[in-house]
Amino acid sequence: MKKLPAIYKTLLHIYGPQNWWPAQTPFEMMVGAILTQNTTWANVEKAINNFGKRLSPEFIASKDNDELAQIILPSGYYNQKALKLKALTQWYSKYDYDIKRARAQDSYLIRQELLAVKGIGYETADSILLYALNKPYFVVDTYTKRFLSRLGFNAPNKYEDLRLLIEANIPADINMYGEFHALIVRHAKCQCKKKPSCGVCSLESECKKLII
DNA sequence: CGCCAGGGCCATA
DNA sequence: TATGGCCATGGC
Repeated sequence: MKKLPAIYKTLLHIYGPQNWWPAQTPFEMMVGAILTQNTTWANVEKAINNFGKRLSPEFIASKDNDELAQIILPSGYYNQKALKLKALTQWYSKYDYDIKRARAQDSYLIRQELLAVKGIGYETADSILLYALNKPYFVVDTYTKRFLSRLGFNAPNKYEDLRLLIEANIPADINMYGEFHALIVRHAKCQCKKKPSCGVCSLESECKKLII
């Protein structure tokens, strides 16, 4: 994994900064992390927009599961995700819905708290930790595994093993963590494997730069 | 029409 | 520990 920084630089060169996470507030980021589970971001945006100006932990706490489900309908799994948003909000209440208080909590402890919330697994937890709480946890997803495998690394199957391995081979910088993960997702959206030329990169030229 | 998307939970062996 | 079924809309 010694070439990860070089791979990151190549991705950054091809696609430029992604400026993740796309959200107006830290809480909106957390909500988006739940809603985007196995779901396209376009559908998540529709669900987010359905909140209008009302998106806040207080609003979610005030609604019952059915009302919440209707609002987030376009994101799919709406009944499950309604429960998850309630659980997320209940956790957040321990910090008085105050992002500064949450950020002041010990990294390891707050990660354990998030992982204990129903509906928050490793990837969602680390997304929230990185993009909302500014904690240095690298976000591993299915794209990351496929990406590294395709580059010739034999990535560990278990989430924690792969996360620790990646973190051990790149600088512990939250800005870079965030960009790297976003760039891997961005790269995965290139349809160059299906279409010879997707208009952004092609398997014959730009994408080949990733095989370092 | 089928496939799958910026996962996670739960039951089963 | 490791699979498999389940959740569900919308774009292609």
